[in-house]
Amino acid sequence: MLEELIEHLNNIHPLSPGLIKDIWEFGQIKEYKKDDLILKEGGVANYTSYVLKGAVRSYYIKDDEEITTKFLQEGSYVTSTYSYFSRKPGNENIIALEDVTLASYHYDHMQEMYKNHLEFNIYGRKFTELYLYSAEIELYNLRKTKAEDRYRYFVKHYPQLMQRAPLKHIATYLGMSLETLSRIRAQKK
Amino acid sequence: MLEELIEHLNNIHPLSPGLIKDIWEFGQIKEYKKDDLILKEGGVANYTSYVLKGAVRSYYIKDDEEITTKFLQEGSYVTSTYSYFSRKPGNENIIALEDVTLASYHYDHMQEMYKNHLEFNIYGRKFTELYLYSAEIELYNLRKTKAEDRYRYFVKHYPQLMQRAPLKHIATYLGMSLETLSRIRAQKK
DNA sequence: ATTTCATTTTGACAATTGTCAAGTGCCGTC
DNA sequence: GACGGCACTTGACAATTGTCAAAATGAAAT
Repeated sequence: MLEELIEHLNNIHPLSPGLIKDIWEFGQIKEYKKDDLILKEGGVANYTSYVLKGAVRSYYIKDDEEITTKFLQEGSYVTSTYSYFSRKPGNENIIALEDVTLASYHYDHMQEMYKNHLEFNIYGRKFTELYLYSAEIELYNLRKTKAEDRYRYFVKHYPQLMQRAPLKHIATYLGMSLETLSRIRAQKK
Repeated sequence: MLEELIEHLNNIHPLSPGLIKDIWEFGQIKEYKKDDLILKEGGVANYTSYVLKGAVRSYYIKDDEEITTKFLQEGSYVTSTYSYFSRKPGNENIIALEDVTLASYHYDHMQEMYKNHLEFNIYGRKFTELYLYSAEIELYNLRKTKAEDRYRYFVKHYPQLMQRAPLKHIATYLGMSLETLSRIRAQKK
């Protein structure tokens, strides 16, 4: 199953045989059922995972409410940025939006690869650049005040997620209440 | 003046002599007066710069209004993420908040360093990880709805910026109107 | 088919924030 | 020292969004 990940990496930069070997060796295929918790708040995120199949959602609790911060689908990398990089417990939860298959790499193995194959840092850098860029777009969107604008952007760019995720999670992701989202949808006819 | 940058990098990971040489060779010291435009929208961001002295602000125009997206001070790296990484013209402006001194590196030189000194990717990766993490915190903050909460966070974490930046820019950065910000400040007595 | 439970919609109202307009205070220039 | 310009504040009102409660819809289980 790791062939897909290897091809994905190879598209960024040709992989050396030694690196391919480690990617095979260190990769763990993990399967989760819908609604399984992949990471629980208070724990340290020890893995970065490539999503082979399915989709996940990450969220934190604020005033007894789940605030969704990310949706990640096939071909994305998942972890809790803060906890994974800082090696400390975080307040982020990651949960399976549907049945999910991940290719997971332990933090220690990642560091080993960064150290033993310097070129592996190229992938790390490029992917992080990409995610940084996405985060900035989201920031841009959250600052444009109107709830409707944010909804429009979401529908246009993540139409699949409208099917895969319940509205209540999309609402908190977009920084609005479930009712507001519902009303925006109603008036769009 | 580049000694400071070199030390900054050296703290992340020991620099090799060859890399130090390139950092000296490729670095351009640039000075801007307060309110000078460092990057203008519609242009391609060709440089990543380390802020040696002063502070900058980055913003875009929406409905004839400047929406501030970032404040960067001494010890930070500045560029327009989208334009720099994609090599395309962007809609971001970067302006000197006060007199500024930058150590700037051209995109092509950066790529050369990434290629010729594979370990340079470690710095690229780690800094990008750090900025990604910061972006996620900001996203978290923008999603917590109350304007007052966002203001509180800002005051607590960037007290210097309250002095360095005019309120109108802090307001758009925090996703609220100037008047709302002014009122929140008034009632905090 | 019926019950049960979660999801989504709708309504009435309140809280938050934005908009427009006017006013105050401060600083630099002539 | 008077003037203009900018930053910030304040007031009145309007628009947007949130909250609470109830109804409608839908999907899974018996």
